[in-house]
Amino acid sequence: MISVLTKRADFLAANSGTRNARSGFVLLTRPNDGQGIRFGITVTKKIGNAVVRNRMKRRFRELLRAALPTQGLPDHDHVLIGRAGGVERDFHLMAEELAKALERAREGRGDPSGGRRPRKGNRGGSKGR
RNA sequence: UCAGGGGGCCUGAGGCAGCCGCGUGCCACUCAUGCGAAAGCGUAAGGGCGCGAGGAAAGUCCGGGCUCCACGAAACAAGGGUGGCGGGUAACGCCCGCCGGUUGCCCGCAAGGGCGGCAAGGGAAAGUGCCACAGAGAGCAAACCGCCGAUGGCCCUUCGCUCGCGAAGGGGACAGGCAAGGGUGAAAGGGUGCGGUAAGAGCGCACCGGGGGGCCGGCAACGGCAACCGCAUGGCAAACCCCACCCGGAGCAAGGCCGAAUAGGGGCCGCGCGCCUCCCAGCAAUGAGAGGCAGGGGUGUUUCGCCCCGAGCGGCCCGGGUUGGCUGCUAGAGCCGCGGAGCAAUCCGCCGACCAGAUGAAUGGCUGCCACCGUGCGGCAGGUCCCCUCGGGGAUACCGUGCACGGAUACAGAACCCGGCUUAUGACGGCCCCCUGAUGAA
RNA sequence: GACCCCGUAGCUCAGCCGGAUAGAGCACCAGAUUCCUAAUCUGGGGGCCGCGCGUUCGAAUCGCGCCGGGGUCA
Repeated sequence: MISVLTKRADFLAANSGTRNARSGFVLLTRPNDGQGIRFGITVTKKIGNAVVRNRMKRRFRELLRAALPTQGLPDHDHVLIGRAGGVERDFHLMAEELAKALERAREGRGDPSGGRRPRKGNRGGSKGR
């Protein structure tokens, strides 16, 4: 059974899971204690106006619909975060990238820094000492 | 009539097919499935059928519907808004028409007229306030340069003389007169011309402008006419303000129902706690129980009937908890077509169709073909031009056509629903108006 | 969905109501002081006042329409 994430708390919890970034999206995966395969999509206002955001979410849903039943991680939450190139990027290319990202997530490997990184524009680094 | 340019309005951004997929409404014939011996009764996961974003869905700038709250009606006050007149409308700050203003072009000697564009256009003789700098003077007008010096002094010359003065001429510019010209300014107390004067001035006259009253026309804004008034009082109200008119407040996160969770709390207010019989306790007041009547609620088309309650119920506020589901939720001041009224906005009548209801939020993904633009190649169905033995041959810049490649495909996503405004974008089309040129007709 | 506030120098803000000079602090530049720097003192530069249209003689200020940013309400 595939269901949709609707709670803000679930999205926040996914931030502590495995993170795999590709050029069109960022994939977060996290075990959810037997809730089945669930997915959610986050597209921020920075990406564009409502038409662009809705279009990106539709394409992501189409990608997940094709990939999750066969390649999805059982009893995990999958969260896709849209990035700037995700609207124009070729659909088949993104399908391959999603398959590879799911493969890495299945092996339990994420991006090198693992969890949350301090953002580049953060002023804390220069102020430290 | 054609071509080019400018402007406005309408339409509204791809189309078709195939495979997979999404939201929603309906459907039990077939398939699937539950009960049943069967007839049959269910179940919407699959399946079938239908529908599925916009002209701005946007900004949230106005006006309504709808819901709740408040309120005796209404008026006044406060606050806010609108502002030529008439019409349209459910209503509006919107739309249409007209009026006055202003501006461009054309006609005309001029006065004036025609066509088009633009604009938030009540009141400045109700009051208050402001008008910097410059300038003499900025709101009781004033007099710097300047003009004059007629009138009254003063000075000079000549003449007369009763030696006091008088007359004529001249000069300076003291008093005084003036506001035409210069200069300052955004603005200097009507404009042009002629007369007039010492110089001037509405001082007088003509025309233009202005004013209050009258007459005529118009529903009105307003316009026209003749006479009168020499003209006395600039601008700003998108400064305060005055006048006229309009507005109760909040908003679908309104409102209603259910569930979960927490508390099983506190305060205030309103309505009610009835009657009879039997039995028990008690000396009694009274209390507990059973039945009936009255009462309340539900079901229900009404009576009847059935069920429940029968001593508490309801409302508001505080405190605490929850951020789930259903409803409101889409058929409408709506849309298509035809006819009629009206200059128009718009209205009336008839006919037809049913046209989104999502909620981490439904329209997507892939493939092919056709459409738009450009480039290249092939004379290549056809046009066009040239030659010609009239069958054809050749050339193709251009109109096309076949193939290949490349490009473009806007602004933008309903969230209770309508009417507007504003802003963004406007491909291909369609209609209308204006200007210019050519041609033809009268 | 409903509503509120703010855009002025590189940064933080005055000035706006009540109209006519665009200002303050920090930062920057130059000079002085010091062996050098910091601090201090003196002087200086830097603004389409978010954008457009309008009212007015005159707009940062008044009116309207946009753009951008921030915030509140179950």
